[in-house]
Amino acid sequence: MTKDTGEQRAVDVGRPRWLKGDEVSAWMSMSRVLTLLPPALERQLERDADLNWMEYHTLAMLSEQDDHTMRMSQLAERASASLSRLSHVVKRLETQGFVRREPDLTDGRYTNAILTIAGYRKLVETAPSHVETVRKLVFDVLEPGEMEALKAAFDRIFAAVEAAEPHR
Amino acid sequence: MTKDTGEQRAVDVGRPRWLKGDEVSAWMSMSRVLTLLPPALERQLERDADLNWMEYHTLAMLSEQDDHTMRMSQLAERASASLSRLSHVVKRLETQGFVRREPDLTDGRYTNAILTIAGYRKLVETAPSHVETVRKLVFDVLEPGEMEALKAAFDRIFAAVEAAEPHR
DNA sequence: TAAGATTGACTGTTCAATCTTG
DNA sequence: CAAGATTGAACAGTCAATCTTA
Repeated sequence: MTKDTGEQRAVDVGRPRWLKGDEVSAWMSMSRVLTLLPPALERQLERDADLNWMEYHTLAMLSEQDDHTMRMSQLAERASASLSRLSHVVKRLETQGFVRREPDLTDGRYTNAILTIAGYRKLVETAPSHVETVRKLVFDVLEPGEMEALKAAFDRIFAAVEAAEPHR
Repeated sequence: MTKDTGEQRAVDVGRPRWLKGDEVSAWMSMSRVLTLLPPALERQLERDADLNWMEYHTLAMLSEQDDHTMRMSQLAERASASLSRLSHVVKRLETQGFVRREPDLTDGRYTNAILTIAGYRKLVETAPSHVETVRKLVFDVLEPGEMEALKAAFDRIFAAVEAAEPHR
């Protein structure tokens, strides 16, 4: 059905033409990874630490600050997440005792998220197995020089996404 | 806080060491794209066609079959989705009239999903703008030769993910 | 009034239980 | 009993409203 007859018609000719052959197969490889890799990382985190990707990264980002503190809006920006999403995430982390929130003393509009001792311990416990997973699934299978090439391509893709959606 | 003093301690030394410097930055670029690209594609589909990624691909996969038919389990396999998820997706597509389901006559355990005329029209309508988006966000920003390199790397990452999680 | 932040309703995915066919 | 498929409850993320501080 809907075989290409070689003729030209305006619309509805055969199956919709996606991309050129090599593009199709590259896109299939890419979207398979986009579909499978994040859930695989999530499952490892949930299984080993009962944290999801965003929760883990929230702890990680806080731990990178000298005072283990960041404003909600900063955190959202860096995590490429909406403030709403981050607010839900931090609320969950707060009820687990890993983070606490307090208004910024210098400007009450800001809320600071602060990593607790328990949160820091949790992260230190969790990080090694997660890093190991990332290594195993990604870095171990890259060939020399590939990492730099991938990074460059990803940075351009990121820029294109940002350009297409000015302000999330 | 938690500065590296140069000393060796068993645990809890400084911030958890992720990966080496260049790996960290490559991973940040990569995870940013993993985080942002799929939602960006979803938003384009939802906005322009009121379909999500999985719904769109279900229609697309069916359209690639000569008889516009596939078994649920086949469809799930190819979409890298669970049968449960696919079942929910197809139910939605069915209530919209884009797909219909019927038991396989040769073996009643299988269910066939069949693209309707309306579903095919929907796909034909939807595909061009989606392809355009994929082009703009991905292929347009890749440099010559990069596509092949990316594909090769992604195929290896995919294999690693599959190997790590034998049977989803 | 604008920017930061929170909330609640809604939607899609997951997981475990269940049903059905061979 | 196993494989294919479906279902419903639980849960995370999104979106639009709302609240607060300056």
